[in-house]
Amino acid sequence: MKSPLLSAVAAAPAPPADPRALTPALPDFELIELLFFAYRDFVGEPDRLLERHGFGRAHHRVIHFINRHPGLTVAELLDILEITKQSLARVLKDLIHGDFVEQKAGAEDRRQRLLFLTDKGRALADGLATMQHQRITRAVAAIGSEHRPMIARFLAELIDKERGAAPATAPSAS
Amino acid sequence: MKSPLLSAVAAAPAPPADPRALTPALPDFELIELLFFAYRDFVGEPDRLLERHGFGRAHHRVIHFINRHPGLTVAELLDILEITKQSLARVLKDLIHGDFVEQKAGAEDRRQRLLFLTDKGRALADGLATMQHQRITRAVAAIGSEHRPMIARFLAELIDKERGAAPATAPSAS
DNA sequence: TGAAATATGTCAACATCATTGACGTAATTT
DNA sequence: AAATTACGTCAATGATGTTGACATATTTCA
Repeated sequence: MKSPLLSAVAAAPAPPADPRALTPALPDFELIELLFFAYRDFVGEPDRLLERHGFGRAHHRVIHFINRHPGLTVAELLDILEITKQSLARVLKDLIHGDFVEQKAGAEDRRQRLLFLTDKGRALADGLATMQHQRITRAVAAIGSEHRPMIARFLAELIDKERGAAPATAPSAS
Repeated sequence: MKSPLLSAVAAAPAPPADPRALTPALPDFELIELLFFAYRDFVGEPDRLLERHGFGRAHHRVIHFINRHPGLTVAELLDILEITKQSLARVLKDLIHGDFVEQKAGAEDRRQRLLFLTDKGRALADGLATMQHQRITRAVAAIGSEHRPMIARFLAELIDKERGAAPATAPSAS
């Protein structure tokens, strides 16, 4: 058997990029499936590193965003991840007990718990980011790095726009 | 507050695309985060349609691949999804009981259970695919559809290559 | 033909990550 | 002083994944 389905993701006959079709004749199965497989492998590699610490993807996301925005508050993290307080609490507790993350009371508003990575946490964050960076770098190199901005644009366009702060009045600067 | 972190995914100073750096100076956080947010919204919209039937993402994936490859066997589906028999069994049972999927014994090998979508299943599959197709179409249009092949190439390069049938001897036809 | 391998289904037990809703405490704002 | 905010926590639940074992029907092979 050896499933020939795996190799050829979808050598489909290129979906009709016909802007006139109201009901698209054929969905773009190729990109739909490529996104599925690409994302799976993109997060799958870090998963194996996280396993060694007994962590999962949820821990990865928390570590990533604290690394990116040191001093992040719990509320901000909840907004970014779009999960519930309870979901975050468990993961955050693991990371704090394992000495990957530390909390400091806010200077201005002492109710806030500002989140920071410890050295240990930063090391893990770097390891995870490096894996994903290298995978992306290989892929960007394959298409030519001059095309990287288009990849970014394409991905940005996939994201829901009405979400986030969206003051509705201010059409957003940029 | 309104978290200004959400709008600007990562207007990072463009990671050094320096091929000489062994240890990349700075990870490509922009693309890393765009992939995270893009994928979340890409599957999030179908999620809301699936909810109405009491289904989740796992059901989506099964419906998708049966739609793409009618007559697929259970073993092939397991290979594609890379999950365990037990995980698939639960989801498949839901879909069969709900009359979205039907099984037929293989003509040659009667041990096999060939999987097909019912009309109801095909309708759901079409609805889900249309959502994702339209989202992709919008994004492709934004960068110019002549650049679609590069998107496909980029995503394909993110995928693990050593996986799949890979007979090691036969260098694969293509 | 009889034994081994294959394709599938199923059971039990468990882990991770998500949910909702409620409640408590400390700090800030009104 | 009262209301709101930021955070922590408890209980219960659900979806999805895991491992390992075992049963059944069918096909293949020696």
